[in-house]
Amino acid sequence: MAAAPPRDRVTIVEIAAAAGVSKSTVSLVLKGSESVRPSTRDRVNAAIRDLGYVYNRGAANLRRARSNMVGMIIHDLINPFCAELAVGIERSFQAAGYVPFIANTAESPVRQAEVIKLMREQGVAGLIISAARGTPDEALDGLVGAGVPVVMTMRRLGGRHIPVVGPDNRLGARLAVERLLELGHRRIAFLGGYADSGVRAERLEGFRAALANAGLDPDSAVAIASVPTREGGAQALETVLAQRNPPTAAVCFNDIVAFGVCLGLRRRGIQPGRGFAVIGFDDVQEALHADPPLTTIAVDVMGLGERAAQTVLRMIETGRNTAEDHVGAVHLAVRESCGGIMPERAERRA
Amino acid sequence: MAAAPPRDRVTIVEIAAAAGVSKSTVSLVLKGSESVRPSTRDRVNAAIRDLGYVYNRGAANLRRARSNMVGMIIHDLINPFCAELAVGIERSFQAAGYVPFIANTAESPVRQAEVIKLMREQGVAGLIISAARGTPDEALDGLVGAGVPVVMTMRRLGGRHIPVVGPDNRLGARLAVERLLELGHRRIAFLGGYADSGVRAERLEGFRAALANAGLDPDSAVAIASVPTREGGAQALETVLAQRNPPTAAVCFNDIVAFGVCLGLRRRGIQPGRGFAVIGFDDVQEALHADPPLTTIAVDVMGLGERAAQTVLRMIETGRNTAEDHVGAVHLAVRESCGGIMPERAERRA
DNA sequence: CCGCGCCAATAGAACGTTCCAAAAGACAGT
DNA sequence: ACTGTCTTTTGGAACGTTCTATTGGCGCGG
Repeated sequence: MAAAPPRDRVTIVEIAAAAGVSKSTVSLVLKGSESVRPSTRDRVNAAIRDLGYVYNRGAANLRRARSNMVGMIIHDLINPFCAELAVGIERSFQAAGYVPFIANTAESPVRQAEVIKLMREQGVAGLIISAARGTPDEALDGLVGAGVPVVMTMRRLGGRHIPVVGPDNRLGARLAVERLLELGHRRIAFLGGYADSGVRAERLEGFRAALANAGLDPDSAVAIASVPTREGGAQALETVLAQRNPPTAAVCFNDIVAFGVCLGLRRRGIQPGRGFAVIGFDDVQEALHADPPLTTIAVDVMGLGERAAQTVLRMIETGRNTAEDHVGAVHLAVRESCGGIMPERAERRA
Repeated sequence: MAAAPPRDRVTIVEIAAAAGVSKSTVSLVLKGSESVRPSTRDRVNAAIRDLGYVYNRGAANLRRARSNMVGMIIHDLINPFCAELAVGIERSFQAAGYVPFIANTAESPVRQAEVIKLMREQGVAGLIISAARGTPDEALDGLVGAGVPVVMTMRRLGGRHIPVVGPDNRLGARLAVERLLELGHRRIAFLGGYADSGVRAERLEGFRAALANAGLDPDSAVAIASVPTREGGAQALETVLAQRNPPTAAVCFNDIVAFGVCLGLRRRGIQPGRGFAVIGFDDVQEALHADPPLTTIAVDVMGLGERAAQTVLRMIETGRNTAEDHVGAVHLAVRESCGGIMPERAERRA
């Protein structure tokens, strides 16, 4: 059990020697070519097993001038939504025989630039990126200019024609509002999310459109930006409850914010879904097990991840470095945080 | 802004030609050698910029017979604890100039075996692995035998001498129990975690030791295994509350289970920290923002991740493929879920 | 017995770096 | 001018694959 000395890698030529064939033949066997006689194939495979050969992908990639690596750059891996997305993407790539490469930028454009550079040097065949906040429009020009297929998820980059895979933010927000209207709510707030976020802009747009459709004045509806965290959600709630004539319901930027809002409500002794209706966005796994279970817009994260991966794979295989955007379906997952028809305490302040 | 044709990579020799030097000199410049005259260096750098050269790490690794890639295999990236760990590890590797490679196995030993194979083929310089449940003891023999530095996190593999970095599970559980004893609890349960989990065994050991220390019979204390999820926690709680003379407090396998236990308590109308004390393990970010904020054993995940990375890096640099285990410090983070001194309703059933 | 086609196997040149050994320059001392 | 020392630059052989073109062997029809 002593540490084995780091003996150097056994290569294809040593296999060849052991099996009494040429390295070309070994290469053929390795890629499962039809044109090698079964008896030789077996001999080679035996040698491979006996000598403990391990394939050197680096060398292969060098020669073939294309690689089996694909990159995925995630802006915040600790965010469960992003983690689920990453896992969905990874699964598709693995299944397709590519080696995915996850990197986390923690919302830092600087780190992101480093990571992009590294991936390019590593020779990725394609890239999926969920861009960090504040990413400059030209961040991906090098990669795209070199013909590397790139797909963005969730967030769009201004001015460039890079395909985007994301949920239908406008529709989702509309569905949420319509539900609340149905329940009798008339004063509905939009809570959370960075003010400069594109995703938030889309969701807010759907939110306002739904209000306008119902004959309400969208401009009078309050929208409070915040960091998209639990604390941010709780704070946004405080702000909004301090107003005179406060709302009775909120559509939240995402589930995390919604959790914060619920937390804030309970701190004030209000039961989410009874005194105040809350709807989230994303349907992270946790939403189902929260207390109360969170009504939210389900977006099928894993599905989006898989779709993004498929898009990149098709771009790689066809050689085209462009593709259509994909707007994923969404639906309202009704749970308890939005309550039943017009809870009695909802108008407690009216 | 039309898509640029995928013109082939510009290489070191084209830079050399453009700058009027040999490719050796360009290579020297690339690695910042002292012995190249500043004027030539500038000329080369100018050419690099002008031609848009990008370094080919694959080729470099091939020649140098060592790579700058390191792997990290995580058993469940969607688990926030693991995600935080991954991020900590990644950060250290990046800072050290290595390219980390995250892979998620989703607790599948099969997937894990594929991933390990892939990483070997890719030529990782080192590996950190948080092994999937049910990993066979010999899963890493190939890698270790080939002299690749491997460090395990959290989980240990039987029989092999692979360094492990993890928190002090025994001490953590002991601290939790001692706190509960101090608060007056006498019937304390251990809830959650797979029955065959090594980590659970250690935590349970500390749990029992603390009870024994206090003169209580550790064997009479109830320990219920479960899947380590919210549902698992809620179920374990149900089981334990159904017993006659049920416990008044629980130490949970981890925070996620603890959240489930709190959820279960609330469903029964019991306020965690008042009617029943709950202590978690890990201190994931969410614990602080839960309702009520979760008392838990804080383990400094990011710190553990960084430590694991440092260990691998040292192994890589020294060429030794062995290192000492690291048992990370833990401390009790007191919040509301464990309540104050002996809540009045705790003995409601006695 | 020749030429043809087919199958199985092979030689050897790539791929883009690094690095060793050695060449070329520069300068000083004799 | 020659030697020696130091600095700067260079040629060319690796690294472990893939792939194109080619060889050798064999069976078969003429």
